[in-house]
Amino acid sequence: MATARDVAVRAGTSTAVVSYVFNNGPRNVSPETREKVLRAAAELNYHPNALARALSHGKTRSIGLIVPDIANRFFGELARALEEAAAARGNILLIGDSGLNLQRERSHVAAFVERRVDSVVMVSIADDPSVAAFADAGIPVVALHPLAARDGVSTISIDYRAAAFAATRHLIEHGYPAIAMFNGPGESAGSRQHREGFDLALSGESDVVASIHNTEISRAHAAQVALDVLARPSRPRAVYCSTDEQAYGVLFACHRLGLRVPDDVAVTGFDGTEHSAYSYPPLTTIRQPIPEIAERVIALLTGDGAGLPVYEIAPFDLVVRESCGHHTN
Amino acid sequence: MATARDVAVRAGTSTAVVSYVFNNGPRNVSPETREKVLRAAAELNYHPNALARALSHGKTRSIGLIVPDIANRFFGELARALEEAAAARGNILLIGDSGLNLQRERSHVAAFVERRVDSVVMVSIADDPSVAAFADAGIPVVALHPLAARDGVSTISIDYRAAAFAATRHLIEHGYPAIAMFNGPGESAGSRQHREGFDLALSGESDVVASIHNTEISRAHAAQVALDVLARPSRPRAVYCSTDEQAYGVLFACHRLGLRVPDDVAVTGFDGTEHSAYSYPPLTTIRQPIPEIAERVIALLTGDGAGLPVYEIAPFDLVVRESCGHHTN
DNA sequence: GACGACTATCTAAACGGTTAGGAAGGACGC
DNA sequence: GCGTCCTTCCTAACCGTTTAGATAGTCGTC
Repeated sequence: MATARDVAVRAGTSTAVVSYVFNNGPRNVSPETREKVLRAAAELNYHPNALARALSHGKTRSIGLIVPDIANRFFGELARALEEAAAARGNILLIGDSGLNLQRERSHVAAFVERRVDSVVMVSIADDPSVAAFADAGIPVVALHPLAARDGVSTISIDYRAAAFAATRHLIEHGYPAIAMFNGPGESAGSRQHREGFDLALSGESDVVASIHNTEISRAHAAQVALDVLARPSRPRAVYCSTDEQAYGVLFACHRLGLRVPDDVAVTGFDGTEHSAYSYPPLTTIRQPIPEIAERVIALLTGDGAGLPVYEIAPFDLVVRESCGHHTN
Repeated sequence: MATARDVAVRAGTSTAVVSYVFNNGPRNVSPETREKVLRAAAELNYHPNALARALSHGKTRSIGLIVPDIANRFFGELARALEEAAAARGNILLIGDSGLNLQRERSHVAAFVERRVDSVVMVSIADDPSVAAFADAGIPVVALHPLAARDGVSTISIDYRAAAFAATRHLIEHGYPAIAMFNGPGESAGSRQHREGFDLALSGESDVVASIHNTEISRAHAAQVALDVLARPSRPRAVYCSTDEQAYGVLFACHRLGLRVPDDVAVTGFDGTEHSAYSYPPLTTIRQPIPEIAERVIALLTGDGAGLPVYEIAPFDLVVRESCGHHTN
């Protein structure tokens, strides 16, 4: 692998000039010399070593991403959007899949710190995210999920509470007498906000029966729980799910049990990835503006003001499709 | 951010000793000195700079991954498995989403070369992958898709031709008189192999009507094409899809058109991600052994023999579920 | 023709680690 | 008492860049 020194020797100059050419500065290089350098570099197949560069001027142009499950469509769309926004600014994305495991999350945090990522985007399930380690290292972090305490950590996310409220109200307005909630594991601030929105929507609706079920954020586990819950005689007439994945699991259970959706059971999801339009039946859901959030996060982190904490609320949409009992043409 | 020098000063030693302590070698350190170093490091919150380390001994402990679409469940599961295998060996994964765009793919290749990733795992749609650039840079690559010409590039994948054959034969054995193929874009070696397997399975079956439809690997586009194809009076009785995503698009179209699956139209998918068990109806598909492939790739790339090209064929399963017309209990 | 202003380039010191070479000191054998 | 061997540690070169400081050459000016 050719180095700047090799190029310099072949072009009959110094490494400084090679650097000036490849960075367009900070000093001028005469057109002839530039030409010689570029030719030599091409002949040697020279690619500047980004590590050395980073070591020298302190920016790695890399951004860490920590998500609970990269195979989950929501995080997949998020990663895709983040990657694109990062690449557009010459940055690459390092991924860390925590698998909902706090230990793995921590080890990714350590790996990112050692690799000196310029900043980190993180979606943690834990309420106490390992964010402190980044703060100690002076690495800016933006969390895309609600945090229990802000603690100076930047946050960009939709208002989960308001969104849960909107979806639940929508079900209530259909007149369903019994509504179940399939919430996440429940220890996180996110689950808490889902719960708050759900409860708030039901407050004062004394004739609506509510039940809460905590499941993992996976199709498989939600399906398993739903197969139980929906087989009971007292089964709910509608189900609010805190993620689309759980909703798909509930849909699966309905089909398996011979229950029609929405005629026997209405279902709403949450996240609104592209796939929610293609389920059977198409899913009513809360759509998060993933591309906009991703763009905003990366702009923030690669911009100047990456230091100061920011708390932003992104807008959401209630996307009404057939799974909730609405007629769509 | 503390450096080894800071730690050395505080511990009253030299940077060499700090290095010996953190690497357990290559020289001995007395227990007392080691203790002093560790204490000083803890007090200063020292994290060795992986860039400097990499620069010094030439290994970045990072692996690049290039996929067409990280939000696609198949690539998501793949990335997850690769990330886990890589992390288990102290490596991190850099992701590059090419979005089926050759230009973006090339720019990721360049970024990976400059960052001196130790190796690359790549799934390209292009037949001429930008693999040559890695070869020039002396970076080992493993392609997880079929290549037109091997050209010394390592490959690990299932036998697409054989798998396509198996799935198609399965449909034929149901006695369906008209079978459609939803293949990928068609320029790639992968699509070609799907096609070959499909054709081979049908050769000699003169009373079966076959038709070929090329779509993008997306639910949306496959659905759009299927809405057209399945609305025709001469609609196929069964559909072989070259990816699960396309199969989901076909299922969507069936539901939209009021066609029952499998009674009116049978459908098979390809890839066999976990979600294929949860569609309506559950999808008959070819399951690729993603975890095993990922483990094997990473073992290969982080092992010693990362140099020599390897051509491995992984086993696949035909997973029979309801979408193809089989009765499952 | 000496002087300042400017340009193009080179030299060398960082950046933060790793590691070979050598020095200092103690244990041991003779 | 001296050479030998070991252990422990330090010094300094190196990895491949960036960039400030120094230098040399050109030009215009008075």
